[in-house]
Amino acid sequence: MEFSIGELSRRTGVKVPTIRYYEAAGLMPPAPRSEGGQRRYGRADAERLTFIRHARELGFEPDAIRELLALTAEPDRSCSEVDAIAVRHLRDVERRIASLGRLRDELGRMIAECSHGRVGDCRVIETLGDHQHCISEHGDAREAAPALR
Amino acid sequence: MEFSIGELSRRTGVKVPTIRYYEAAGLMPPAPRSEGGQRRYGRADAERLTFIRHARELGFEPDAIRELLALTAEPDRSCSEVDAIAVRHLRDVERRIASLGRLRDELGRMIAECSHGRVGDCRVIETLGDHQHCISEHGDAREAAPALR
DNA sequence: TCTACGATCTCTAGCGACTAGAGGGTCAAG
DNA sequence: CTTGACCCTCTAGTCGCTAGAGATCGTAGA
Repeated sequence: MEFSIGELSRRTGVKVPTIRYYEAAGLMPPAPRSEGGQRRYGRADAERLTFIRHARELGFEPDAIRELLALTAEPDRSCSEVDAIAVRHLRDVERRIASLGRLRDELGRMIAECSHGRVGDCRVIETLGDHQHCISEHGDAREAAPALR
Repeated sequence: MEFSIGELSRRTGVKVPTIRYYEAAGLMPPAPRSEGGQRRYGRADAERLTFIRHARELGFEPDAIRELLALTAEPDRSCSEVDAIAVRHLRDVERRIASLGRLRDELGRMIAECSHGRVGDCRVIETLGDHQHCISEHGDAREAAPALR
């Protein structure tokens, strides 16, 4: 019924150090320990960790996951807050898609204009160095750029 | 003709500490110094920094920017390498858009299925906790997720 | 019961691309 | 020559992990 952190890792696909990190970050509760001080887990932990992993895969941030987990603990509450978190995240993803779309268009245009000659005449290089050049519509590119990864 | 780091910052829109960071990171050359040890810049530096900023806004990574800058220094070379870097980056952006698109669909479905009742019955919560659940088509979601920010 | 070996423990440090602050020195206008 | 805005270096922090060192634990075979 009880199992080790390695077994939990195998069951959920989350790496061992990451599980410990989640505990330190407050996403997972502090695990009870064996006599020798090793963490012991049960079925509920595996479920919680799976929940966390899926939420991460869907791009939810730890803060949002913490909220979702807190809400999960109160099954009788209205799920409108859950909904709100998910919708907020959806909007965020949509914004990112739009921003990347503008990027793609700009890159495409840049590449299309290249005459495949010398570097000195390259439109790609020219566009990048252009002082006038700006892709953002609302000045969000400067914020968005580091986040594009 | 020569100006300070603050002036360079004003001209390019790149923050002062970031300029120093770029120098340390090898994107900007070590700036010549005044008698008192302060960095002095010229027009070429402003252009290079503008180039870097635009490339960053377009999501090019420092490594790619370094390559592009190295190529810019040899105007007589064929710009096919420049092209290759840009195309590679475009593909990357397209992959990211596709991945985010799947995410958006999944989130949308999740939210649509929610009956707006109790947390205990919430499909959003259920979906996240589901062991079977998996959004990736080629197992790339696990890699992509942390990079989505 | 002993031993061997893999698994686990904590702690520290590193990644990338900056950002923020401390504590001090420099520049240029008045 | 003073003032105050600017600049310097250095260290440390951010986030979400990941990687190692060195020590301890758990368990299966002899």
